[in-house]
Amino acid sequence: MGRTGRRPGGEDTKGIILAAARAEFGAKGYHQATIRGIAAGAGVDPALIHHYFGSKDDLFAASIDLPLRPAEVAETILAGGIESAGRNITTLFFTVWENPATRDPLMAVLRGAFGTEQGAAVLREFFGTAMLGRVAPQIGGPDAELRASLAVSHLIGVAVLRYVVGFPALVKVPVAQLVDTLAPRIQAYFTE
Amino acid sequence: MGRTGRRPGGEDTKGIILAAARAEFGAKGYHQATIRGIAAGAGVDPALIHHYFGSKDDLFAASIDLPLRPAEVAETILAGGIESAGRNITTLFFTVWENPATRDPLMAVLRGAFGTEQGAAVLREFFGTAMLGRVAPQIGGPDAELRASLAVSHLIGVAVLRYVVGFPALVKVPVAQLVDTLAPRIQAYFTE
DNA sequence: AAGGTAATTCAACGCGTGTAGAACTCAACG
DNA sequence: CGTTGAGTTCTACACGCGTTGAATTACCTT
Repeated sequence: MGRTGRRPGGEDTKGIILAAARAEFGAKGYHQATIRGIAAGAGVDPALIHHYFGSKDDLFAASIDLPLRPAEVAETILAGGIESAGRNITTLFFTVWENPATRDPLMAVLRGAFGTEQGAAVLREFFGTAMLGRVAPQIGGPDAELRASLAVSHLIGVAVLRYVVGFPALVKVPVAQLVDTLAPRIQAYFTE
Repeated sequence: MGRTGRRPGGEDTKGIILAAARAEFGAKGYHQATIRGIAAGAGVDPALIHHYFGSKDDLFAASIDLPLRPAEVAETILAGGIESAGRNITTLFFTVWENPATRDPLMAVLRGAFGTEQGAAVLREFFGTAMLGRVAPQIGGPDAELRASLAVSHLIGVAVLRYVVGFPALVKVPVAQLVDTLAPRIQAYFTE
């Protein structure tokens, strides 16, 4: 693979690079991830990444373009009314996180939120429009916004401890039990 | 301040460096923080940091040496029995976070948990001994460990959104109201 | 007053990084 | 079969980083 010039066979090199970028950004965070590392992971020269995506910032932006539309998410959560929203959002949250394919970009977002203002903005915007824009109005009351935010914070806290920090008690618990224990607490923020 | 050699006046330069390091590590995380930046913040030459603390890793280790002893924390939480532990831990948590002096090292730990395995280990160990070792036994039941961990995850989630991500709804709410809304939910994990 | 020791800075090294442009090779199309 | 254009790599630059060893100044002891 040392030779120069175009490769034979029409592979989706751009997609391979993007996948490698998501894995690297997710595993190491924005700053610790390197273009050279991503290139190595994709089996490609670093300059090719630049050719396709431009700067590192642009590649990161492409990496955290979530395959989750806030509108769809809100719809899924609210299917069945506000009384089942707690279980719906909890189930959805961990379904997405436990799926390796969707985990990488989420990890990239979460780690990015800590390293770059851009990443933090993505997180704010996503939960802002999905949760506060669509779910909070269904809760009602003056502190609906606060309660919805606290529900989100709890989910994110579990994700941080389970997937990033590796807190043993939360790592070893099966997803089903985790959802069963957590969902009622989330629900309590919506209807109580 | 351009001259070389020892300075007149017996300032606590080592302490100044440590404070600057905590601020920088807290603001930017381990990797994005630089020795040169910390030195500039302390008004000092980069080499001096090396002279006092050794490598960057060593400086970081010194920075996240929390002024919180797990034993004391557990004692404060459990004063008044398990029935008031929810409010106690919530109040303590935000008292410490809202105090600028203690916020910096906490921020350094939290951001460090995302950037370095060392930081993640600090978080695991602290909450592991303080919460799981001392508080969980007072809860009782087979899933006591899980419930205590979920309580911790909720607090950390709020800290992440309020202090790192800057989630508007959680930033603008006064601490008192935050504690009032949150404490019952934490308590529910302990006694219910 | 003198000598030793701790505090502090200077200057520099080697390394890994993001990025740029030129060179090369394959595929598509006439 | 030749030409064009997209795909891909090579080489190189300039920069900021952590780290080091020597040089310089002030305080402390005797």
